Amino acid sequence: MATKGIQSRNRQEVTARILAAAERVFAEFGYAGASISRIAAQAGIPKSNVVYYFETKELLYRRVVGEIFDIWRAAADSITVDNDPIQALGDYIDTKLDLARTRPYGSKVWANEIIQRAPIVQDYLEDELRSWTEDRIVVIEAWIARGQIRPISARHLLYAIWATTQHYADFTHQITTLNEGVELTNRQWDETKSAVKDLLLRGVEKHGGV
Amino acid sequence: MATKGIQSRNRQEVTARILAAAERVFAEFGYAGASISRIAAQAGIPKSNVVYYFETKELLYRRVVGEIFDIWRAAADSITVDNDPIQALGDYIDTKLDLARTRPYGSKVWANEIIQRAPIVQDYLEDELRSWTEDRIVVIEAWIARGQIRPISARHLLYAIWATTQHYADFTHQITTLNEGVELTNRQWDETKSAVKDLLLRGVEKHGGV
DNA sequence: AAAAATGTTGACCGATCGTGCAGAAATCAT
DNA sequence: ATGATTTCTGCACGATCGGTCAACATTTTT
Repeated sequence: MATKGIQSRNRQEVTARILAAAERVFAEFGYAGASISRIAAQAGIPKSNVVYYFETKELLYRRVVGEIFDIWRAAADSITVDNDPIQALGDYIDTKLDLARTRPYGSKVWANEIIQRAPIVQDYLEDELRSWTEDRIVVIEAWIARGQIRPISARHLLYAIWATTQHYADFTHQITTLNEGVELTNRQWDETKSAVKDLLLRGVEKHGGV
Repeated sequence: MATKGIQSRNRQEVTARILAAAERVFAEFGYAGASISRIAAQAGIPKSNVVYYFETKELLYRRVVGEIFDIWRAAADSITVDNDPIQALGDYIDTKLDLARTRPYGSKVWANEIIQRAPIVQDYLEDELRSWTEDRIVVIEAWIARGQIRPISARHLLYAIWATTQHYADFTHQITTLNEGVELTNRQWDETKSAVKDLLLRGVEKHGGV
């Protein structure tokens, strides 16, 4: 038989396509609603082949969640004591909004998992997310102690940034519907970045005038 | 046979219990993962009885979504041109955070539905949510035209309020985990309200000083 | 009290689910 | 070229799903 067109030849390529298909299907149908056969169809391969590479649905799901978690963690690299607070937080918001646009499915998978009380990835929360969050809170509070920003609640500032940026990924469909049914343009995404930074960081700046 | 203990006698009581059980189960397992038998078990009645009152899973689901939508809509009653902007928006945030605490399951059902591109309630979005949103934007822009608040983006302000307040409902599990595994106390909920209003409304106030 | 209407329930159906498994096909090692 | 290893796939399984239905219980109407 001739080479099968779409079908790729090596392990890495196939697993990558399965992971991409799984991220999308898990996002659009939830964990329970995402059947292996639907993921396989999305990837263009038989169901059994998905199982061959990932063994179980749960293991495949954990790989998808782990990927998006790592990406988000890297997005906060700018939040360190030595960077300028407004610049660093602004970069963080920009990066997360870029991710909301380019990787919306991963954000949705994460949201689904947390909404359902993290039945699969609770260990992620308790190990990695907890210490990661505490580290960032320490940085923000150091900024406050130095008098670089207003004494806001570091924790709630982080939550507000997460909530707002991820909203543009998780609720894309609602936002599109309220945008007369068409996806946001490049210009509108730029306006979104400006508006979010304006709204969230004006409460943080020390000398924010009118 | 003697009366069956938990089992109630009239239509209204049974349907109310089914709706409450369904809201919870739909939130915790998603639409696909929420089986009728699990909803029935949560309500303490046989599966067939759920079907008797609501006919299909989809019709039951629409009733649940419709309920939470009506509640949210009522929460924005304070947003009118004649009210003080900061007071009105602050009340809206307070009310939505109260709802995040008292009706978290409804918020989660809504989030799940939008994440999955509103396969069931798209008509809600296009009919009711769209006009409702435009009305509120008109009010906020009237405040700006009158010079009562800074010229921020009304639309993105609404989105930020939605995102942040609903985050405390949808991501309760994550917030609890980051709170050493214990639910927020009354005091912490009060702090949340203050922090959210401080962060979001300082960017709105016209004469927000340091 | 008889009849009608309403409420309740367990048994059952076809479809789909996740997964195990045997064997075919392809690739690699010698 | 031949055997070993890896990759790929169709089939079968027990379980669970949403929904139907007929029988039974209760309440309401006459």
